[in-house]
Amino acid sequence: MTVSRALNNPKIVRAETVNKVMEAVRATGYIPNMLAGGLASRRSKLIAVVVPQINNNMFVDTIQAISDELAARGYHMLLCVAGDTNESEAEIVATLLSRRPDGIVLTGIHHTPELKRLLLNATIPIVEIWDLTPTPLDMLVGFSHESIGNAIGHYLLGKGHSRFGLVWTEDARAGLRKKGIYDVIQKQQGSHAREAIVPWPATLALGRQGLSDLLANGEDFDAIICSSDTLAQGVMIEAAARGLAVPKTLAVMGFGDLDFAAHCTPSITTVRVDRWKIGTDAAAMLAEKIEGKSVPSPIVDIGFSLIERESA
Amino acid sequence: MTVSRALNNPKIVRAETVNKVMEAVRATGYIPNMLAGGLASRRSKLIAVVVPQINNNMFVDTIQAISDELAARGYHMLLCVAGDTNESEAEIVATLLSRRPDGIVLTGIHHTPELKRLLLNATIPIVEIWDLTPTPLDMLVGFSHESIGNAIGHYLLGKGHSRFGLVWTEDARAGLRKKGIYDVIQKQQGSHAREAIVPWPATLALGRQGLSDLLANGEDFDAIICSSDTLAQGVMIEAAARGLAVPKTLAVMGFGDLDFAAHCTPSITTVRVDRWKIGTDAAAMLAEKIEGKSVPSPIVDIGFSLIERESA
DNA sequence: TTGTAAGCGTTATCAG
DNA sequence: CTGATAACGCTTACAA
Repeated sequence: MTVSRALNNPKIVRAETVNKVMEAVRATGYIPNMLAGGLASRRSKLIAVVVPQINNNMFVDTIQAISDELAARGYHMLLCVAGDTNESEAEIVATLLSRRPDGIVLTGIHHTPELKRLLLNATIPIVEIWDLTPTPLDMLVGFSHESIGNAIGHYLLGKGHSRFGLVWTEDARAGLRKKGIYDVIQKQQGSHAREAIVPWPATLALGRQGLSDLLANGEDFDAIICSSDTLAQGVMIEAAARGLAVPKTLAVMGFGDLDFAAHCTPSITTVRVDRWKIGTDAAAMLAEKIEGKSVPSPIVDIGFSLIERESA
Repeated sequence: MTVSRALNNPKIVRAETVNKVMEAVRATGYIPNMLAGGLASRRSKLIAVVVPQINNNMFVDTIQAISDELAARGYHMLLCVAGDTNESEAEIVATLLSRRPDGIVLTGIHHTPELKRLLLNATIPIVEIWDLTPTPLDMLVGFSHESIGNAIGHYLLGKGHSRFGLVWTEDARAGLRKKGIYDVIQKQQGSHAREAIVPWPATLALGRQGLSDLLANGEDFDAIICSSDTLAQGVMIEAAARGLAVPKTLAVMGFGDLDFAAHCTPSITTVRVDRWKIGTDAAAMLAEKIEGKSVPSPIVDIGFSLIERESA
């Protein structure tokens, strides 16, 4: 017991005793066993993070930020890939719970009813990220995809565009942004939109393909809206190959403000969200709540900004 | 005990009993406690993965592959960021060991002596990745950065280049590739090289900056070699801004074969390594060894291929 | 400031 | 095929 105290809370142990313990630790190569510690204390110092995908330009910065913030606070991160369906997420979280994490980060706000029950039953702090709702399971850090869609719609209508093509992936959150766009442009007389749906995750090749598909029927577009900057860049590459001037003939709009968006030629008009802040805030809120501090605002809308550049 | 068996190895329990157990599990909302299980069985079903950085175009595909392979085999992944110094890695792995992972994936082959001792003492399976050595701590999946450097050097000399500029980050593995390049080009009469060192991780802006720095002294180059495709793209953007024709005036060479490399204009000549295979193999080898199967070849060189495109 | 006893929720082992 | 018992290595709660 004295060793346990010397290691975890040396202040309450006589300095001389602490030294003796440390010496013994060195001499024997002792490594604490957090499985045993977690079992006894019911605190695992483990945070489970569930994302649809790791190698994704969007989530990866958030994951990095979570990891950094957690490490600084003495937690480890259990990272799980859930794919893009609620069912796979539910299955994965169920097994995750057997690790007795002190908290969970979930991507998105849509979960199966069973998962919700499971999670609320477990009574551990939860942060949902990358989306927005007034009724999260527990806490939330994100932004409104519909608002972003609205902003994109207004922006492009304001520029006088009316013949829209969407190059879009079908993941849950992209769907919300699309809805936001349609809500705005369908109110505008004479505007219309066509879609090229591409698989998720997005690549440049899929962007090129998307534009090709849109143009295949001989239809005419004045603005292409993409569900990510990667697709937008692909669209611009295809446009260049076809001799379509961007933005003169064809405006192109992205989402994400990835590194290359500012440096492409033409640079990509897009929507920026602070992906790092999502992670930092989520981790911090979780840690605070775990440690019994009150979290004043459990719902954080980090907002977004539309970045006007050359492509639209 | 019967419950434990019914859950973990139902075959050895009477079907009727298994059903009774499952029913009770459902009725009570029972969730197993793997902390207790791991403590008792000395198997945590946990793999620790240590990378210098998560939000890195190179490692992220490997991490995804590790995660996928581990999930398929019933393991969870503890993901830790170690930065680019051996000291921070040692510190992080030391705390990681207290989770009693069944195996560890380490990025790189250079570790502090204390860490090596710690790891060998722990006698758990280890895979080092993203580098090559005949003497890994345990197992290894990677490739030779020096060989890649050699290949780049030979390729560019073969194209008749002799005035080299390097836009380079200073991480450990990039340093090896640089050495490989110098070993080749310094043997060539009349060739010379200058370097622009940029911080890690690489961005397009740093690539642009790198080329600007190289050109600042009025020196003349016929080939720019970059430690990553991202830098190469940045260099090409800067070259375009300065009216330097790529590859006519200036050849540009990257590393990684990231998605955009094939789609840039001009497309980027680069070196491809199978980042996914590194992860899949590493996870598979670890799992096999943990489960007592023999791993016939503990050192896997996944090789590389130089992809000739337009930029060089 | 340090020590004692009990227990955290599993699994290994052996017995039936 | 099922059950009893004793760990696993720590922390809580209380005592000294």
